[in-house]
Amino acid sequence: MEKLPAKTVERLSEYRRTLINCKENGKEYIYSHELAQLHHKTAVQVRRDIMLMGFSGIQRKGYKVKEMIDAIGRILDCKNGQNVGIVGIGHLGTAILQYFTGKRPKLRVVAIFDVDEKKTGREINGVPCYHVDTIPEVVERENIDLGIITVPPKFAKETAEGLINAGIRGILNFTTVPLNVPEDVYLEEYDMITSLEKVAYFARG
Amino acid sequence: MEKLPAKTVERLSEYRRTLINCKENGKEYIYSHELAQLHHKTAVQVRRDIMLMGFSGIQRKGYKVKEMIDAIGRILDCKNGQNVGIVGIGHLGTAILQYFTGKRPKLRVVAIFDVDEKKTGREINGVPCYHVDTIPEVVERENIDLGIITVPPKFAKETAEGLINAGIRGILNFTTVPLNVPEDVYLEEYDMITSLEKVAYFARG
DNA sequence: ATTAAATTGTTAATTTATAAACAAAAAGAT
DNA sequence: ATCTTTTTGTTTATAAATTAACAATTTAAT
Repeated sequence: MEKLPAKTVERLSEYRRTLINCKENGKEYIYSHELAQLHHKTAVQVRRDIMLMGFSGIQRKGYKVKEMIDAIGRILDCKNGQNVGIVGIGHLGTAILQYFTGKRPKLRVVAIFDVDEKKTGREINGVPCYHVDTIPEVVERENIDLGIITVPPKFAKETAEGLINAGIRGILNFTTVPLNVPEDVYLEEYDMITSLEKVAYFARG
Repeated sequence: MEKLPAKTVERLSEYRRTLINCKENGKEYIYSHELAQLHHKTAVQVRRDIMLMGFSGIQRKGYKVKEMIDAIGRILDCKNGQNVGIVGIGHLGTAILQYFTGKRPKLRVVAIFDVDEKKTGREINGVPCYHVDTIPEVVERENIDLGIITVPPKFAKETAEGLINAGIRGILNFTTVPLNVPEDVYLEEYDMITSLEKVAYFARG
């Protein structure tokens, strides 16, 4: 199927988070303007996103929360799920791991990699921790599709190469080093310094 | 002065990171296409960003690395610097704190807030940790401009309100809860689940 | 000296993303 | 039963971001 625009995908992910919350609070229907307000978006944009994913609401009643969660799932989730590995289990890696635990059943963190032998060979938050040298075997054996890189900057490049050679399909890079990946690997990068510098810039007169 | 587009600001922050690296490696000049390649951008875009910030290169020689770092500094940095407080010093907060230490002299993390009394009342990474109840006084006293929120979701809203009432100017929100802020407070939100879901979506066929 | 190649700076064109506009349908009010 | 209001769904318009095009300048080569 044709891919949706990246911005729409981001927003669908955000909407789902909120919708799950609504469902837990017993809310059955939601209007586009309600969802919009919860996300600092316009109602039109919400409706457009929903239209783009091929879902429909009920006029004057809004969107059925439960059904919409499922509809977003059909877009964002892989039928059999995707396996994720985290490389570098310092504070950031641990934060991400905790964050994910039990939240997205279709995105399973199945392996952690580190160089520190105090960490390898045991489980962290219920996920086995391997030495980074074993990335090739483990990625293959555990069918890992996606890698999250939270290693120190100087190891970023070799970590990415290791993952790519092992056959990973997507990388989320949290290091400060921009990576190069082949065309068939999807790369997303995030740097918190940039985020904070942006806040700093716009927060002043 | 007129504000630059948000996307340009983001890229300038990224360029600076790379330029600092170049400088440390003794590189004196850089071409737009070199900088572009390091960031998966086009050379035109790099030149355009540089133009927008009012900096100039030398034809056939490129941009003087040192001067460009200073030029970006004149855009991104506040003359007297800005003070930052981190609320919630779990793994994520600690990761951010470590990340910043010594990196951006104009963005000083001067206070940490938490509810855990095992953490408050002492220094973490050289930064004093206070109880969240003292946000009003400490923000005022330490002249804190920017707040980073890394508390558990259920405390996100009240944390933001506390910071806003204390007079904060910008917020970087890492919780999964979208916040509402008044017009004169700049808000930036980041959710790693969304990032990973985006990678998962685009990493498959 | 002239020409060729490389690179910046800027304007114009294109593409993408957002917002506005409005028809259609449903619910409720009179 | 008719009218009004509300809300979705979709098209059209606007705005923002990116890319393309190209003039101007510098360096080097012949």
